[in-house]
Order: sequence, then C-alpha cells, then structure tokens
Amino acid sequence: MTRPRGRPAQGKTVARDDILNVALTLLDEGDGQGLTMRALAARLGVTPMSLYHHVGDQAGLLRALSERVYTEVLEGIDKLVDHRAEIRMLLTRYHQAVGRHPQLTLAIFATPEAFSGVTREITDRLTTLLAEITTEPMLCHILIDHAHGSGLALASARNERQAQAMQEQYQHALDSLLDRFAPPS
Amino acid sequence: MTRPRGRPAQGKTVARDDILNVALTLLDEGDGQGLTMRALAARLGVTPMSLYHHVGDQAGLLRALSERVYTEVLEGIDKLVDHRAEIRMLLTRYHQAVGRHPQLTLAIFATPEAFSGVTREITDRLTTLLAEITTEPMLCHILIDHAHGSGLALASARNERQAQAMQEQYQHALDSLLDRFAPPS
DNA sequence: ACCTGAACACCGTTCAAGT
DNA sequence: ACCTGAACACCGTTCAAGT
Repeated sequence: MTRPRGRPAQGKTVARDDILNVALTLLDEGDGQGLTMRALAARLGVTPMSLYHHVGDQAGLLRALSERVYTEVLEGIDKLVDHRAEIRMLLTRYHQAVGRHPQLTLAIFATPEAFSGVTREITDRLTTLLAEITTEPMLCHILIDHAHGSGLALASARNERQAQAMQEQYQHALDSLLDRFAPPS
Repeated sequence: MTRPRGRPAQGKTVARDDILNVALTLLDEGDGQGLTMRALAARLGVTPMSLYHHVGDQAGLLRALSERVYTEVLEGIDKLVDHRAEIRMLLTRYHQAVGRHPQLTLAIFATPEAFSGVTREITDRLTTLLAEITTEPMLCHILIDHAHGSGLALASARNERQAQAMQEQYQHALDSLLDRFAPPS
C-alpha cells in the first residue's frame, strides 16, 4: 500500500548544477511566479525536501542563482589600462545579465538575504574605477540604477530586433553619461 | 454547531479606504511578505472573500494602492512657468513616495497588471517637460531609474537623520544631472 | 450589495525515517 | 550523504449560499 521510502536503490543524485539550470528556466519562462520549490523539485523528478540539501531554503536558492548569473559579468574582464573602457564593459555586461534574467533581479530585490557577494564585488570594482575618472561620487549609483531600470525594461521587448535596439540605446545613454560626468581628458 | 452564515445582522460594511490604509501598513511594516489577502482580512475583522468585492484580486489591490500613493505625487503640483523647477518638484515627490513605500514599488514591479494610469501620467508629464529643456531623450529614463534606485535604498536608512541625508544626496544628484544635460540657459 | 463558510489547488519548511 | 513521506501552517481564489 505505502510507496517505498528512503533513497531508491537506483536513485540518481540530483546535481546542484541541474537544480540551478532548471530553476533559472522556471524563473524566466513564467511571469516570476513559476519558480517554487515544489515545481522545481517536480521538474527535476525529485521530492521538494531533497532540494534543501543542496541549496538550502528559497533565499539560498536565489543567492546561488545570483552568484551564477552575476559571476559571468566579472568573468573575462581583464583589468584594462583604459578605465573608461573597463567601466563600459562592466556595465554593459551587467545590463545584459539583468536583461536576460529580469525576474531573478526582481526576486533578489525583494529578498535581501539572497544578496550574493558577487554583486558587491561588481559595485566595488565600479566605484574604484569611477573614482579615477570623476569626482562625482553619485555617478556610480546613477549608472547602476540605470542599468537596472534599462535591463528590466528589456524584458518587455517584443522581439530580438527590438531588444537589440534597446541595447544600443543603453550604450548610447551610458556613453552620454560618462561624457558629461567624466569628459575624456 | 455551525456558525452563522451570510451577512451578520449588525455587520459593519468594511470601507474601501480602510482596506487600503491597513494594506499599506501591512506592506510597510514587514519585509514585503506581510501583505496577504488573508492577513489583511483578519486585521480588518472580515473574511478574505469580502475583500474581493471592494478591490478585486491581489493585483487589483496593488493597483488601488499604487493609485493612492502616486496620486499624491501629482497633487498640488501647479504648472510652473519654470520647467526645471517643476521637474525637480515632480521627481523629488516621486522619490519620496518610493522611499515611503518601497515594498509597494517592488510589488508593482513584479506585478505588471498592477500598473495604474497614474504612473503613466507622471512619466508623460516628465517627458513633455524634459523635451523643453533638453534634446537627450534618455534623460527621462535615467532620472526615473535613479529615483527608483535611490528611493528603494532609502528603505535601508537606519534612522531619520540618515534618511534626511540621503534625501539631500538625491537632490544633489538630481541637480547635477539636470545641470549637465540641460544647463540653465 | 455585501458578507459568509467550505472547498480546491496550491505554497515553504520541519521532522523523523529510510538506505 | 542523500532521498523519502507525512505533517504543519500557511497561501489566493471560486462558489453557492445567506441577509
């Protein structure tokens, strides 16, 4: 009558990487309500509680996702001699990351415990770089806020062509901001 | 055995205004998870389902809240002759509204159906005003994004003194942006 | 018009128990 | 170490029924 308990004889262990991948698609394919511990477990063919072993609770899951997504922003950014070029690169990649996973960004905003050190790394790197080319301390916040807003707006692009156009508009705005606050000397 | 059904003889009708007031405090006093239809109803001494009669479903509730909060932004803004002064006033009030109800702002971000026409009115007014003093079309987005980001950050102020200081920093940044994109002629 | 209880289909998370 | 079922305390929302 009762189904078998415990770890099944042939049971495959679910990989942490798979959890994160599937979680990310659940988050992106819906309106943000698609990612639940139960739905995630079901999609992975596993009991909800087994997830807790790999990623902790829901905030832990979000933090892991945030790490995975935002780490890509820092990867392959060589310390350029040209500060301005490095700033552009960093922000463009960040903007893209937000645009690719807007629901993740919103979820993190609403879940302070989900903040990962990676985002801190990004903003720290940006502030030190910006300190080299401008004396306006608020420029960093302005740039990051705009990356958020514009990145989130990217979600409402109707097709790839429009998304491309919005990306270019962002680049333009970014250049304009840098020009006006830190004119190339 | 069974408790009475239907409208109680002396039952007071719950007022829509009370619903919104209590909903707003539930939203603000917690970490954003405090506002649920059931908790709201309980606080009002009413069954959850009675709420649906007044504000519709959860998205309707959020839209009503958004209207109440953001309408105050537009109120008492006389059309000033000085475009720049009006822009400053509009954004400062918007920034304050976001800062006072950060969780509402986040909830609306995550719930597109909750968008009220009022926010559209605000951005429309801003765009037409900005068109008068600058040719950079993205300035409007930059200003609104920064109002969002800085307003949301206001939530993490540890005391009123610090909040005041952050408000002033926002003003400063706003002026700086306007100066650089639309220098007073 | 306005409020009610019951019901449906969900949630996150803890726990003790299996292998 | 890793997975399990059962249970607890919640959700939003629909429905038919009361006054």
